[in-house]
Amino acid sequence: MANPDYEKIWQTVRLIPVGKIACYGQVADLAGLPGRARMVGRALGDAPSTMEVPWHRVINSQGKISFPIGSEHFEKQKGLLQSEDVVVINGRIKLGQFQWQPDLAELLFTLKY
DNA sequence: TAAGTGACGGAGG
DNA sequence: GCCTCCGCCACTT
Repeated sequence: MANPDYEKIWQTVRLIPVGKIACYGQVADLAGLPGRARMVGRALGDAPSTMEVPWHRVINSQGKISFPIGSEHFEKQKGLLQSEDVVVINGRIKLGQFQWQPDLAELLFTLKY
């Protein structure tokens, strides 16, 4: 059965906007589970398709897809990301350009530069 | 109950 | 940028 923490994780992942990505540690942190990055991976693996969780927008802190390059899962995630205009090169993504930064975004929006 | 495993992260070489 | 080690924690054997 689903651990209540998993639901928090799924909720958080659904907040990631199209065209952006987040790392496992970041999702764990935002979900109120600091240091539980591995739990995020497990939660995504258990996420039911009926929940429409954008699992493909979550990658590791190195900016890379966490599946072996060439594997079925890898190709699927890569395809989904590219369909959202996220550039994937050799299983790698430019974090500086595509990583979701909710805090910074809020600040920029609130402070009006 | 203990040991192994993994869609991870960070520090070091 | 790549690899190794170690810490981490839920789950499986």
